[in-house]
Amino acid sequence: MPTSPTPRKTVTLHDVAREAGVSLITASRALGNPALVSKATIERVQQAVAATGYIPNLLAGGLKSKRSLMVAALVPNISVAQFLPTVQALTDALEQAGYQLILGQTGYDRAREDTLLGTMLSRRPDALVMGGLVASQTSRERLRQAGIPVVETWDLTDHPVDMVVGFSHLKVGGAIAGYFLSKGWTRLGMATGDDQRAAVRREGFIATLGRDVPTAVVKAPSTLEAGRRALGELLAQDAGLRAVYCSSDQMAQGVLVEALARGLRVPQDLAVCGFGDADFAAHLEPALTTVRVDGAAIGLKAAELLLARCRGEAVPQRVVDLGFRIVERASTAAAAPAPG
Amino acid sequence: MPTSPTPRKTVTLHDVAREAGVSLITASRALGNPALVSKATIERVQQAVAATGYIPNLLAGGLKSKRSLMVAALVPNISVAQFLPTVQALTDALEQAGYQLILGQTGYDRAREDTLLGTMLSRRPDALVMGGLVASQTSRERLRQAGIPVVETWDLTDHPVDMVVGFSHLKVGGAIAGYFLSKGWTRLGMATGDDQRAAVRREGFIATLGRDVPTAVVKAPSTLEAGRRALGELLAQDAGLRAVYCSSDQMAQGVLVEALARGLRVPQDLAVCGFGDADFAAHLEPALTTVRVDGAAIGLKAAELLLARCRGEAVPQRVVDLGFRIVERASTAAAAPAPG
DNA sequence: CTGTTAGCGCATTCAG
DNA sequence: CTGAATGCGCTAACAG
Repeated sequence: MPTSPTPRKTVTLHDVAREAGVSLITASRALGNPALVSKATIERVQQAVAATGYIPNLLAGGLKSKRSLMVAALVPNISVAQFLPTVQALTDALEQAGYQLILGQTGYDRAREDTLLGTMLSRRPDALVMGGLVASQTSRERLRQAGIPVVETWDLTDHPVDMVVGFSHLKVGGAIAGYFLSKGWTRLGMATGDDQRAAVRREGFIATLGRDVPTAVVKAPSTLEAGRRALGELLAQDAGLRAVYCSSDQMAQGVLVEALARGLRVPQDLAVCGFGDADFAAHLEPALTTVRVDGAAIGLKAAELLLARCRGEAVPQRVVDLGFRIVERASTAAAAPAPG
Repeated sequence: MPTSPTPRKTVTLHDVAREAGVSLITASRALGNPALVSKATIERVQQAVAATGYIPNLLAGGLKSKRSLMVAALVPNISVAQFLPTVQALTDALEQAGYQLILGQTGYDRAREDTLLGTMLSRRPDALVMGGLVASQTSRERLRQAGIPVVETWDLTDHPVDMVVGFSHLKVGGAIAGYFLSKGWTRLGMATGDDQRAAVRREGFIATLGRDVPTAVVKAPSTLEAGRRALGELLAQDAGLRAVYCSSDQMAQGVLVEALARGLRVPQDLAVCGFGDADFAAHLEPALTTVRVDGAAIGLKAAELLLARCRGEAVPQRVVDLGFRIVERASTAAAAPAPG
């Protein structure tokens, strides 16, 4: 007869307590609040846990304590490479604090965002992170009612649902236009995704430039392939195109490849600027000029804010601008043509 | 005085029932099992839900019903692009069935896998998906004890913890070596990641080839940059290198870029083969020969199996081989050198 | 079709 | 430092 018969029914804290010879609540405290329990008792409880193979039930714990130790994250689509470092940093930081992430994809669809938010909230997450801003008014209202910390990310607004960590896409667009202007380029084009944030960058670009430029809008996801097609479209609109801004590094890479295939030299014939500073951007040939946004930092900061609020601390700054930076590399290294 | 005073305390099903003038359980059934309730009643309950702004509490529901409607997913790292389509397909399929995904990252660390599994199981997921095979023996044991459906993915084994959906990495390696041989190439090299699955592909390659080849092993993540460095290392080992197999398309892309930078023509001077058939592979210049693995299909199949088991159905086939396919493109289009 | 009764497993009161 | 009672919000059983 084996010494530790495999328990068939699920082991509860009750069993652990019995095994350790203490009361239920003492066992509970030994595991969840050891400061209140004597060392010897903790020891015995831990042994009992090992002996019984006890696994806590956070559903039960959460029901009573009103802390689920879960954070909901809604992103448009996980495959959008942009959000990946954010989600990863978030997952890591939260895990260290004992929280887990429940992931949902809104698919850029407002109705789905509403539905999904509902199911997420039914899990009683202690906090929620959005990739982007909350688009639907209904959802904004519901989130406020829910009374949990909410961090919107990858964007900026003066009126977040609760908190926001990101940067100004309008300024990004403006900065790129300014950079292009400073180079003396005038035959500009844009290859841009169809999402809201890309559209705002386009706005900023146009505003600073003072006029519109040939634009190829591609449906999500904005891939290398889309970039190749986009350059074709742009050249059809303006065969003398001199510089292109792309709303993602993936697309910029496509533009690079397509340019090469067409015998255009980058940057001598065509300058290319991307967005996001993906891991490969610095290592392309030519290396890609792009806009660096620290996605991991966004995730980390979001986690910090959420955790602080979950601990009951006040967060002084509800709008955090993490900024961006144009990283100049070889793909825009050409000097402007001599004037006159 | 507003007609619908904002409820400050959280609304429970009790409130809904009162508002609808029915008993608690009837309200519960109207929402969760409408087949058992009259149409008129359902109607009234739904109105009450809307009026009160009720959001169900799945923690409570799960505690009682022993169905959390959550599925835990453990991946080595979300940023590993390979798993993305799988996670996405999984999330989608599960969401449609009313399940949500809790995501965890093991970081390729066995100890962390164990810890994480513990916290995951405390949430009482109805099922669990692993990216890869469960590495730790402790974890395998615990999963068996947990008694929930488990799907391991992206690999194959005769002894899954429960179910497995993937393909044989050994065969992949063998197939690529066979393909290279059929081209008549002999000066071969390999740029490979340091994870288990990549190592097995290498094994298969070597086995079929019958001898070892110059190899550059890069630490995860296997990026474009790593590919560039790897080609440098390989050329240092064999300046007359004729063909390279890379354990990811990202790395293969790096090899392409580095070859270009060194004035090597692909495929005339150097043939390149990747792995994964990433979205960009077909659109590189030259287009990348690679091994197609349908990551989304893996996620979908995993969801199917899990959901079937959650519905109590038996799953006849616990080992599902979704196979792979070498997709020949321009990067290996060169003919073998004439013999003699 | 509807209602009553009895917990799910744990953590928060309160008392010692 | 430890314990006894109480109920978190909901649903599975049974009864009507």
